Amino acid sequence: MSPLRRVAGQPTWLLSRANARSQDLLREAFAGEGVRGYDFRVLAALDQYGPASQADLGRRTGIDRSDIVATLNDLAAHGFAQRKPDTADRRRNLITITKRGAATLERLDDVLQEVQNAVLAPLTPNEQKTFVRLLGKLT
Amino acid sequence: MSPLRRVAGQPTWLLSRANARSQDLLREAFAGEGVRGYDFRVLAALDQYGPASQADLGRRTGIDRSDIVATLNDLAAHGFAQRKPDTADRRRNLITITKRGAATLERLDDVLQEVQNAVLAPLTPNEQKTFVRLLGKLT
DNA sequence: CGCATCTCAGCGGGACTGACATAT
DNA sequence: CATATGTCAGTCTCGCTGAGATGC
Repeated sequence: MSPLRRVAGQPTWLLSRANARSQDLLREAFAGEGVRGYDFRVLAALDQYGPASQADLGRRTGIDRSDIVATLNDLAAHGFAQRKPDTADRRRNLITITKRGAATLERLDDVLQEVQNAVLAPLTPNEQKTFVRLLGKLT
Repeated sequence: MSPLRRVAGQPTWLLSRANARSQDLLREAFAGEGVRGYDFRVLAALDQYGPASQADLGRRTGIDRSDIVATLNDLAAHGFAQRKPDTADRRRNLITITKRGAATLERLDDVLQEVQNAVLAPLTPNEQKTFVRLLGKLT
């Protein structure tokens, strides 16, 4: 009944193959900007919701608090984000995105768009619409 | 034009979210059989093509030769596969799947089927067909 | 000789766990 | 007091690199 199941070798279950391609393309393209997946997700959350504590960033991005630490070390080292102590709640750090971070994020958005276009290229425009709609129903 | 791009937090680019769900379900279900992704792929290749050398298994599964070593250690420890020296080419090991391995593989196939059904469940049967067809065009 | 095979050590991203000090 | 926050150390899967020993 299902034409999926396992095929010949390769990560074959369902979406994995298609996803692997886009993931590889993205990782490579992001690396060109000196950035990894976690960096992008945190930058996007900062851009979208404004300054936040590390715990909030973790909840918004689905990244574990402990991994947020390393990600922010990385972003700060690149000058993409800043840590400031929150004077209102001294447990927290207030994280803000820098101009450089925002500029990089814009380029990363373009990169993401291009990769998505490349991945969807084998489909006609109508098929792309359908595919995206069905994908939406899956999540 | 594209309704994809980035959404709120989470691994959001294109297929990643849907894929992440099925991957998580699979990993968990496979763990119930004491097996990981690499194990399944190698077992499936052995079942599909018969006994093979480690290098061939690597080519067929897309798994690096060096990772095949560890995977076979694992499979052998579980009694799912056997290593025998190839008398015709003494560089090679001939890998064969055991009865126990074949039986486990059958259960893993069922597990994979169930996970795929669960992931596709939000779609109608017709939508499922369409989705699978479009997925095929992407790879 | 060049080449293939197997093995081992190590790295890296992504995801997660447990523990701890500090502050609310 | 319990809870929340940031940090650190460590684990796991998956994917890859580099180097070595052996056999073709």
